[in-house]
Amino acid sequence: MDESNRASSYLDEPANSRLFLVTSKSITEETIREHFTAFGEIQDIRVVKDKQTKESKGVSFVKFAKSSQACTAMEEMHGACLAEGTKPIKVFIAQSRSSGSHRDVEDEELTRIFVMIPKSFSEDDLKDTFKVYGDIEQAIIIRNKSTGESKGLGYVRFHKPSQAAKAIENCDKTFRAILAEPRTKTASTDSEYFSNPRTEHSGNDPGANSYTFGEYLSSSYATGDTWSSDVITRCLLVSSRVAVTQEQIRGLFDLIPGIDFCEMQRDQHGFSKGQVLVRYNNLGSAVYAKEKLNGFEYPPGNRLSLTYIDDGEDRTSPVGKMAMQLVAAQMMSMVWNGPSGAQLMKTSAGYTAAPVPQKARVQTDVSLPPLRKLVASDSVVKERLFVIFNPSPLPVDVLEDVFCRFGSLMEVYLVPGRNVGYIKYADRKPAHDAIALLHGKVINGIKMKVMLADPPKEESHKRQRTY
DNA sequence: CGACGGGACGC
DNA sequence: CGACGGGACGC
Repeated sequence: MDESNRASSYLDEPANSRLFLVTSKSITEETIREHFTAFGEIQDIRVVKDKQTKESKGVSFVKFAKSSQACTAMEEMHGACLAEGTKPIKVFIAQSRSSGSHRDVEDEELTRIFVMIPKSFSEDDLKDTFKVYGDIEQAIIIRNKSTGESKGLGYVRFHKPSQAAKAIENCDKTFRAILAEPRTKTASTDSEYFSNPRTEHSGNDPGANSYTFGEYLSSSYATGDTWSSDVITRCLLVSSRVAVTQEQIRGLFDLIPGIDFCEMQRDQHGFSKGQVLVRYNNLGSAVYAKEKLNGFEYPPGNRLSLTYIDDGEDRTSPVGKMAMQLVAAQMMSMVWNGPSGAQLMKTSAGYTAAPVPQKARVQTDVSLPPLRKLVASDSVVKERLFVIFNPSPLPVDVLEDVFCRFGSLMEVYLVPGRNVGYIKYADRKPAHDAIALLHGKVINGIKMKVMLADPPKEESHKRQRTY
């Protein structure tokens, strides 16, 4: 960001800290400063002038350090007379420079705050908490319409914008107070951006998240799309658009037994070409790897592309019914050979077919317990895990799939932009079982460190974190 | 090494 | 009535 951008963008922060003044053209910056300086820290005053004549257009902007200062100044100075014989001034909160709109900002938009509160809070608790910032016109708690249970969210309407601004600036951070969007226009569309719909779990149906081997086999066998256009070899070329190491690819493809070698392709200068050559000692493993890992996201968001490659010594026998049956037999045996064999399909092997075939999303050589239901999100957190991912975090749905299996999983939270996350349980045992089984293990090619989380850092003594 | 977010109202 | 720089063509 260059100097001019930095200089102009600060004018919009914090929100609603800049005033828009309409005055007589004779009113100067000095006069404005005299009358507004008592309300707070003035950071900038701009009197809009005609480019040629340099005469004031009767419009000025006053930037304060805080929104509450700007609001108080607006409330006190709107309609005031700054000099003898001049018209009363009008004072509004300025639209942000990026908004494009020049509509007046109404008090309606500045007097109501939106807060997160304990579910135990009543309307009176809400009023008692926020009345120190000013007269409260109304306090409302959002409740489930059928049960009447609080959703832990509420609105507080003050009489004056400065009161709402003070509440936002000074209340306990755990309330996460913000200005409420006006009620008239339909519920905010950007809530979608923040919402994190919980993945549905089917609890007692352990096969629901995977597709069964039998189903996979019959469907691909029937459509023939597995081998219709490819020459099958034991050798696969793995292409990745993001940097991966040979070791990472090795770890992934090692989940299928029978790997001969795994070799990063490099140019004459030794630079990676983003491709890794993998060879298995049998056709079945290569076919299986191609089926299961082609298009697989590793790291998440990056789809690996796999193609059979002729390594010069591995010509496939004529493709025909016999060859397909041979390959099929090898694949079947891999799956049903139990824990000693590949466990790519372990969650589905032996279970009845899911109604709709679905890509298995969890691939690991760890023996996982069956899926369990997640517990209600308003349960009390008894234990929290801290998980470190290498090289990159697993998707939340995959983590829920894995970490729910020990019982009483409440929530998975990934720290944005970091390779770490938190797992919340309503009981201690599932958390400790998860550590015992998963610490140091690899899921979908991602290595995890799983440990107990340190308690959240204490920010306030007024209120417990709601988790 | 690797640490803390979410959130919307019966017009 | 009373909106702030300069300067421009996309999925």
